[in-house]
Amino acid sequence: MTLHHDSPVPLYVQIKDLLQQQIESGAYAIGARLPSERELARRFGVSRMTARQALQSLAQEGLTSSRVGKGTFVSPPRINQELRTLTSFSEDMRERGMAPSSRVVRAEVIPTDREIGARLHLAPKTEIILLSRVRLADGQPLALETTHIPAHLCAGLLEGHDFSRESLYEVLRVHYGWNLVWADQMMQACMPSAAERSA
Amino acid sequence: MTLHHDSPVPLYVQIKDLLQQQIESGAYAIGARLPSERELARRFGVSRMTARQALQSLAQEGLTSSRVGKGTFVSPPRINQELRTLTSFSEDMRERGMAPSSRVVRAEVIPTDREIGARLHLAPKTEIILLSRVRLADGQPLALETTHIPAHLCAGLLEGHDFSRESLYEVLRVHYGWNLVWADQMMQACMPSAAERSA
DNA sequence: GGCATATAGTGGTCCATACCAAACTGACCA
DNA sequence: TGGTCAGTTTGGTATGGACCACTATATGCC
Repeated sequence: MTLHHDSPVPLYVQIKDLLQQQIESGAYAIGARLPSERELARRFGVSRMTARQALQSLAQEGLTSSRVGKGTFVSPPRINQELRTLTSFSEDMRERGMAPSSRVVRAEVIPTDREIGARLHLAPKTEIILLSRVRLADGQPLALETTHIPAHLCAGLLEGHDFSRESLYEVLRVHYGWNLVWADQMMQACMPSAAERSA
Repeated sequence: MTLHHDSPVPLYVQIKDLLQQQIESGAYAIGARLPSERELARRFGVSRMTARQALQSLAQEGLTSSRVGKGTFVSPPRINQELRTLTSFSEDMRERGMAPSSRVVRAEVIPTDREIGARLHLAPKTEIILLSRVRLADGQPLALETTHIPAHLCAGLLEGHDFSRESLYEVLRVHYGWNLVWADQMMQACMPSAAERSA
């Protein structure tokens, strides 16, 4: 819980890494409130600006968000707007009575980059499944959907499934026991809390 | 050149907006050095931390980059890695002797969002052309390529062209007089310097 | 009970100051 | 000429203090 003042790693980075690690481990659940800037400063024996810098770098990576008068809270791991706008595309399509289909553009297991890893609250280099599909309505390509899923949560997902025909969420539900309502909630379901993991 | 201390807009935002405006107008060319933190602080009569915060927010949007001992410099307007990785896809494809083709997913004129606008050094809400295509090799979809071009630089681009058959860069070269070598340089060519604009 | 008021806590902004390492400048000397 | 060494400038880090607007809670009054 103490910092290394003689380390070449800046103090605010040490604090940020520590908080990020606690978020990733589930010590701070989604929506939970982190210690306030002043509390962190007191706890680590640094100035408020240093503690603030740590929280700011977390917020910059999308891990947290802050509100004046309330505090800093762990953000739900949301994938970029891309996915969200595309699920609304699917909504529109269904409402218009069009026949939805898909075309797999990319499907592979890769290590997370910093961006995606931070958004999903995963340690760097964690393997994820990348599934990228073109969405078509009545054969007309409408959008590209890119989905990132931590590999350890759905091992072997890419083998034995044709995602140009099968629904990703249907496969996850049937073969992996996930019950999902909305696509953009899937990323949260992919990141179990500490309680779920120990269960 | 003076700031409004009584404005609800924070001082560092005022300075940041002013610098951004000067970058977009070409007053600071690409690669040019911005005033140092201490110089800005002196010039605007603020503390160095405030001036620093302005420069940091610029860097955060990708407009500038800083190096210790040297200064802060205007970054070349680069589009996200997406485009770069995809052009390398095309490279790979050609080397393997595959037949490249395209399928237009999206093609429209939209106002820039904050992200893209900042990367291209454009004022907010500037209209850009969004062209999104699926790249195919021997009929196999390989990647999605999304291109953003300031609309005023290629007016009417989307009318009368079938980009599932025509090469975007070929059209830009023939119809708009641009001579491009590499795709990932196009974005720089789309952003003329002040000298080119007055010419 | 219901409502206004005081109080404390929070993030956001801003200040003045200080030290550090990297990078450049220029004077100096071999 | 060519290299060394001190001094300057630069962004990066860190301190400690201050005020603001917003939020929630507790207090007191009607």
